[in-house]
Amino acid sequence: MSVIGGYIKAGDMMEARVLFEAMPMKDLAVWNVMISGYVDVEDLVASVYLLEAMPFHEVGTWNVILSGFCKARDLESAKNCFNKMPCKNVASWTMMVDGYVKSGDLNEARLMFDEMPEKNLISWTTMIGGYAKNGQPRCTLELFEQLKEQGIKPDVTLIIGIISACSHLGILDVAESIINEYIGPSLYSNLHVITSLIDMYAKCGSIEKALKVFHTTLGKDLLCYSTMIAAFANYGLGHEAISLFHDMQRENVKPDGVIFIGVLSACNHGGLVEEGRRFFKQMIEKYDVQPTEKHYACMVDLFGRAGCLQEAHNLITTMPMAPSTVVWGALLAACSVHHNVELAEVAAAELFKIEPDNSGNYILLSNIYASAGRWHDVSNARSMIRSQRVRKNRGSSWIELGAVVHEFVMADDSHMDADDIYCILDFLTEDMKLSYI
DNA sequence: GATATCCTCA
Repeated sequence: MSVIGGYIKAGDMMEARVLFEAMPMKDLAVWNVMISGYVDVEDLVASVYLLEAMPFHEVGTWNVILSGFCKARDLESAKNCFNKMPCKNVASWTMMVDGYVKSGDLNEARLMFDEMPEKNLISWTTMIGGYAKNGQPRCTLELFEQLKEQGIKPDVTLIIGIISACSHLGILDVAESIINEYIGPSLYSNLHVITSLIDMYAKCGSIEKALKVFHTTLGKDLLCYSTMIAAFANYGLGHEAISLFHDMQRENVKPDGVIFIGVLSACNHGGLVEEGRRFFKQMIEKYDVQPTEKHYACMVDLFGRAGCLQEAHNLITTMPMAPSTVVWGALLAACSVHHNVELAEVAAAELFKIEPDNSGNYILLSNIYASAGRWHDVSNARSMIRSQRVRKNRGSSWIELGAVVHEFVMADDSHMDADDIYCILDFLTEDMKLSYI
């Protein structure tokens, strides 16, 4: 039995299976070990096969498989499994609720939650936290009220969900009254709670309070620093973020990939191009952190804003992963700000390939053409939308374009001929047209 | 079975 466990820990299911088959007497424990081993290596077919061959009927075993389906985001199989279960407990129900929450189907999660024959604190936390994470703070607080009416006392995990909901809603007052009511001295020593608090204060506009909590915290860990650095970044306080990054290392906390997203975006928001370039290099060479797409997006944006468009484009071409719309979008936006038509065309071409239906890209490109006075190209970009039947997802965009055109025509140095005027007429509102006649 | 940080603004 312990030998089988060893193979399973090492991920060698083949060897474990051979020993398992050779066992003359198999007890419940060894069946469970085998089945959860298969679930861990995501071989759900094998785990179900064993479950069916198993002479025992135990909720725990079914729950292991159920959690496997939920983890794999295969809600249909999970529901099937759930319906077939000879007996269910609170954990089985909660896992289903959690499965729906994680796949973003809050309605289905709530239906399950309401149907539960009995609920415990974990089920409540799952549902409440689910609303919080999926941007439904109102539902979060309503359910929290219901919980209080039932006389259930919230614990740390639940409070974290509530704090997160309040930070999304921007309602510091509600959050603070909850904190006063439930956060006693014991909760203030919990780093999860503290980190959520720092994040909440920062997101709700009170960096002072965030800092106050941060400074009074002993034994700060990586996430604590990470949250504070990201907060500085969002406030445009680049130097403060960087100095905190150095403090962190003095405290022997090792940086990870997420920390660097904070540091790089702090450089970005603070306009610190030189520092950003240096940290990006250091991250890879000194700290051995592999950049993800988010790091690249940050750098492209940083270079783009600073007007180093060529450098931004070069960086994209060196990316080890396929650049997504986020990265190309950052470049296109930067080209718009710095009036670089050539690179804008490159970025736009890539965006058209990846998301041909997004009208925003065509509009941005035609705006760039417009500000360069290239009316024929403007017209072409617009007809691309017509011919490709691109959905217009923002009606106001054409009006913005109209304003760009209007400004251009009004400028004294716009040498437009009749042909140009013809191209732009479409963009103008009736009022604007009248002013040219 | 539930628990905190993470690119961008047109």
